[in-house]
Amino acid sequence: MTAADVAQAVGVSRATVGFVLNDTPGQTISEATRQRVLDAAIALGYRPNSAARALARGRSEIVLLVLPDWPMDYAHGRLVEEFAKALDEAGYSLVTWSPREDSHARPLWERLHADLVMGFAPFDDDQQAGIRANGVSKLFPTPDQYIRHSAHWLAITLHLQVDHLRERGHRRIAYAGSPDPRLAAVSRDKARKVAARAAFHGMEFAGERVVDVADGSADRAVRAWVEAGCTAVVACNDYVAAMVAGAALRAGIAIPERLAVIGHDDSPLARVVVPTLTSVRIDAAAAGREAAASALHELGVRPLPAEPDPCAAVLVIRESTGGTATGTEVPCRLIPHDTGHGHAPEIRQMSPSGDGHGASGSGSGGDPVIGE
Amino acid sequence: MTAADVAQAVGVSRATVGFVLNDTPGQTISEATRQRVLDAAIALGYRPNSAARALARGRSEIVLLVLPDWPMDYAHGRLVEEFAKALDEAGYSLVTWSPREDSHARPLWERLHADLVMGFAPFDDDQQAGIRANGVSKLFPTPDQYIRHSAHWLAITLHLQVDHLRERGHRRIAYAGSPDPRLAAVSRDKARKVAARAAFHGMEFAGERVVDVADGSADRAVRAWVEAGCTAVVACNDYVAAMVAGAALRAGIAIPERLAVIGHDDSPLARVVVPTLTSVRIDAAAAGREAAASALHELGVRPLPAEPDPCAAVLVIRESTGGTATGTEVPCRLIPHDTGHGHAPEIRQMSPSGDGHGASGSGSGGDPVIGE
DNA sequence: TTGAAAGCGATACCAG
DNA sequence: CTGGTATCGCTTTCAA
Repeated sequence: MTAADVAQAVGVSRATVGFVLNDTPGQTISEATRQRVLDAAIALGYRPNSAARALARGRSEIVLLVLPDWPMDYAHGRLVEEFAKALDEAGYSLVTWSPREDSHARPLWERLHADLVMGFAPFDDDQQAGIRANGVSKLFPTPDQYIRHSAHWLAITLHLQVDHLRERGHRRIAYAGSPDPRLAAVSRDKARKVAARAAFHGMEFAGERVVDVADGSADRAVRAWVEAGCTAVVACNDYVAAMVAGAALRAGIAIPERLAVIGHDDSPLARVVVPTLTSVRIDAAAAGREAAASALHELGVRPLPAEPDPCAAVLVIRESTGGTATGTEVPCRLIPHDTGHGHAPEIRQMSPSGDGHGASGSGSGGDPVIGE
Repeated sequence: MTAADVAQAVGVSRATVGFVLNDTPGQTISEATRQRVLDAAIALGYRPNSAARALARGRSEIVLLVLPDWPMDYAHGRLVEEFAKALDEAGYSLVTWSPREDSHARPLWERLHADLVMGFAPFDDDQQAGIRANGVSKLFPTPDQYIRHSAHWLAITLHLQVDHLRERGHRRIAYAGSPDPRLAAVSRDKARKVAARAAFHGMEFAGERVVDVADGSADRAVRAWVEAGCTAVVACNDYVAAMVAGAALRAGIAIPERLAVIGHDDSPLARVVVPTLTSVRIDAAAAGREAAASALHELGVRPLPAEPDPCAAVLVIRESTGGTATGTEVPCRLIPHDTGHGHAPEIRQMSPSGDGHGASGSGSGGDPVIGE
């Protein structure tokens, strides 16, 4: 079924068919033939050949999002969903792809011809060359854009974790890292940022320990932390937090009285385990929308808003740090402002919603972000 | 950077460039020009235009996998990973896509030109028409292939759940469904199969209840089940199982003594919660490989093996039904054989591995699958 | 108001 | 051994 078939069926040229089917502006087609073409197209079940269309127009209306090789957490999944939705509304399709490092086949961006290739992590030079070489493909994010969109939010949530423990009166904390080898690097990075924030508050930081439920390292870690006088643990994510809480439970260490735990991501898991987990999350939907705004700007669809939306983060206080089972949400807003040497986000806690258990006024305005 | 540019740089025709770059058989190019072309291509950073290539060759070496609209569980994720890997090894790229039901944009298979479109659920007629109309795209699965690949495994794992409870001596069981509205249909379907299996064993089935931790329905369900004399609950998935276990814990109902719980999927969650959850899983890697075998057959790359691999399922017995915290794995094999009216899978339990807590010999050979 | 024709960039057939 | 050239299906400019 080609456009030529439709043209022949109607008795017009294939150019006319193209004009009608694409609503080409600046052309005047009589309403009669217009309808005949439309009807014939439907009757024949005509669909334009996407490869030919992409070749002729030079664009495919596809955005390729390259996923990181580490397992995505819940918030990232939500972000991608919202991103896809916003792109869809603008007429673009989002394709997600996880590159395989052990693959010698050509990367997807060399066989897909996307209009735009985005990634969670910056692309290295080889990749950039491959992407750029492929026709009209545009590349995003550039490193600084990446930082603007992701590292800030990460810093915010890590600060929220530490600040919350500080407010609860903890003076000596530790960091629980993920056993997943692919998360090792990002986990370590988080630990550094947490250490810096703890130092800023004058808290003692007892270092990072990778915990796993399979090899008993969680049990050992919990015992070691308590012996070392730690009263609270910042976990890499909710899974790790659950492992810590579970190990403590089995060791007879009361949570949160003797050891408080705070997770990261506010995944569904945090609500279903016993005790329920205090956690932090970003507004994934807003993040996805802002990513879409950047993408659509890059595609030349709309201009980029001058000011990015202030990104919202939320602290959810549940049982693992002394809150209620259902939890209390404490929304925070980041007001980005440039201090000359990097970004110094100001965290402003807003009035807590829920049952009033929320902490108030972390008041860390204007302090520098350490370790970035 | 087009092939013409490379040709000009080297001083040959673009046909020659094409022959060299594609290793076209049946052509004899002198090693000298061959090298010059190759060098020039690298020096100029030439990458073939994927749209043009797809148009000319009629195929893109891309397989499109349409994801279901319900949230995928852990095993499905593993399956997709393995599927992608197997395709990659055959030189194909896997693109996954989640259609948006509220989208009026054209579906991805109409703008991507995949060689093959697969889905987790069968496509409806409109979708099939759209996919078929799009060039050489092939369609998979057809409904019966779909059943062969997925429904069997589902039935197996559900049987494993019920059989295990039966062996533990439970006579009256209930089903805990997921609160996720997108899972409602599949959850109900599972409940029916569980009911049938329970009836086969002469067990009483107390019906399905949707449980959620947010609205207190989990607490109510647990209480109701205990009052109704149920001693065990089959959960739709591990999340639901965790909610049931948590609610029981909070209500002071001992697990597994007064209420046993068995999950589905054997996700990481099952290992981290307290108590750890008994669960069932399929060999997702094998499933992914078989899906890839089907796909590659459909693509004409290799013939399909006459007999599908016997699919393996595993029961992991953990604390929530009386096992140990780390769990005991009981592998099972499905030997498919047709009895004339539908498939009647025989489940053969193999000798348990681990600490010997495993049940032995469910011996349900040859019994009919009810409710399919 | 419609149609002819020139690309888009690569593949592959058939001469030379 | 190498180089024209038709083809893939659609878009788009220009002429009729």
